[in-house]
Amino acid sequence: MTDHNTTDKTTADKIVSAEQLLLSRGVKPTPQRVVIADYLLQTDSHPTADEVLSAVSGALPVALSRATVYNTLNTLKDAGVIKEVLTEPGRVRYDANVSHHHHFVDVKTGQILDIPADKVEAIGQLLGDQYKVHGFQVLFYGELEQN
Amino acid sequence: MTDHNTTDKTTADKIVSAEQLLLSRGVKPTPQRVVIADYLLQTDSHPTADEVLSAVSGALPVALSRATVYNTLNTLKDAGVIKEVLTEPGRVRYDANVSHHHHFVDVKTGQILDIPADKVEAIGQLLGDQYKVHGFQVLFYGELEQN
DNA sequence: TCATGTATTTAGAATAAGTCTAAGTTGAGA
DNA sequence: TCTCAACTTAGACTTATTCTAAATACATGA
Repeated sequence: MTDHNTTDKTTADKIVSAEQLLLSRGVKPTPQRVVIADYLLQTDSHPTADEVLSAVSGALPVALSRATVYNTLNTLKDAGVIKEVLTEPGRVRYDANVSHHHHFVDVKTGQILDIPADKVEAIGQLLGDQYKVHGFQVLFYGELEQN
Repeated sequence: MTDHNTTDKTTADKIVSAEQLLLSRGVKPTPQRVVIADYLLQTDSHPTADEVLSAVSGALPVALSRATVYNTLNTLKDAGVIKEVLTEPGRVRYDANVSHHHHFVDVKTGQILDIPADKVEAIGQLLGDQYKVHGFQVLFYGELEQN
């Protein structure tokens, strides 16, 4: 299992703690926010809000409210610490890899993998004449060959 | 305003009625289904289920149930008559252009435009070594230059 | 140190999108 | 004409997310 986040230069120049990352983006590092950010930095599973809640609720001495999870995810998204990923109807997934990249959805397992932008390089210019492209997201569906 | 659907060879060889299209895909053309399919074939606005409901509810002598709209959209999707498009959290949009194409989201207006696949050609092969790509969707965000 | 004010967190209510249920309707074929 | 399966319906339900109002936590200035 690769862990893109701890080696992602876009997220940070060195391996930073969640707390440092939040501070650098102007987000007050409360215990709840640190635990949630930390979980997202450590996983590559593109979890939903609910999955975040169950994953981290044991990590705090106090109960973690569902509202806090949603508040925090929105705060982190607005601060550019994480990104939303839409792969299926009706659910939003989150990704702490905020570098320019795309996703590969394994239609058999539901597994979602990051695809680095350099694999998909030229595409951004394709529309240059008629559109001002701020960004784009490529969503692949398929199957992993082995694994 | 371009109308991709009536000229889309993938949808049909000639301009077909919604009724003929449904028959050709093995879907019984009830009045509700015909009206909904017809609306989707005529628009390029990528409507949500709710937008479909308000757009077509006047077109039938009887009341059109919300459940029927959802049932029909799912039936048409399963039959390959329409496709789901995910551009924003929490809402599913529908597109009667089932040819291989992508989308451009104008971040100012929310307008969603179709981008033909030939504009985005090579990308499908990029992952060939490690993944079996069944398909992919490119979602562009940006602004229209003029319009 | 203490009081105060603002930000944050919380539980639970509210909302919105979509699905389910059970009853009624339709229509094709015997 | 009768029957049966498919379809539609209203409304209940579910699920994901947001809102609300009260409680808590902190940093700051007196």
